[in-house]
Amino acid sequence: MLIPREFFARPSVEVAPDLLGCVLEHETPDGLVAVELTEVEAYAGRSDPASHAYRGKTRRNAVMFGPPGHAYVYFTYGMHFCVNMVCLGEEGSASAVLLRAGAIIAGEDLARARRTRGPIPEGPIPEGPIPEGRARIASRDLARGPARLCQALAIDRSLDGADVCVAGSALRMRSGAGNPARSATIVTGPRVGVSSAAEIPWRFWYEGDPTVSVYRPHAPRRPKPVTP
DNA sequence: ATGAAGATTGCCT
DNA sequence: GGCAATCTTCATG
Repeated sequence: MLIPREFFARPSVEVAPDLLGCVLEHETPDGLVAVELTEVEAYAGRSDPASHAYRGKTRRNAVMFGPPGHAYVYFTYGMHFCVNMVCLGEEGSASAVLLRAGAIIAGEDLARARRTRGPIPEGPIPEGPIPEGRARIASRDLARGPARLCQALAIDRSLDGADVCVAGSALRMRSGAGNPARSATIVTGPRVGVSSAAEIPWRFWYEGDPTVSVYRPHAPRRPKPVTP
């Protein structure tokens, strides 16, 4: 069933672990793709140096300052989209939960087509680590990472602000089927790739789940070489 | 106006 | 493990 808006009307640190196991669906003319969430990160907003909302409201992050239960989609690194669920802590706190990874539970073929450049190679899905690109992408890697998740679900800037709490919305969040194998083992750790407040354990994931992304500490890019 | 950094990913050695 | 791709956003002059 659809997640009620009150679910999101709490601090993001409380919402984040509860989102694990929930299912994000996106229905387009091409079909439906659904992802069961296995990894998320909480961002506290105005009080969180790692949050896009830390320095106040801008055009990009405006949705985070709005009502809970909406999607905050942003574009980064010149090529990737990431999606958050807007929550509500203190008034105007602009808190949100970044959806980092999940398992495809519907529309896997469509998700793979979106994640593959060119025609999809034939043959069985390989086991273990495999290269991306021309190779057939393993199921576990289809939404393993925030930008991959968006690519598999075809989430882009046009969905920034989308309400995920109304039936009939192309993008919606529903409660999971209740996978007993996963329900017991939620673990936490530091958030991935953040340059400040890196020690705060606001990343939540299912321990041992193969669809959880690999942890990487923040790595600043080397400066562009000067041209004399 | 300009430039640096970015809640990342995939390919290369 | 290193690094290029690619462009928007934000801070500064």
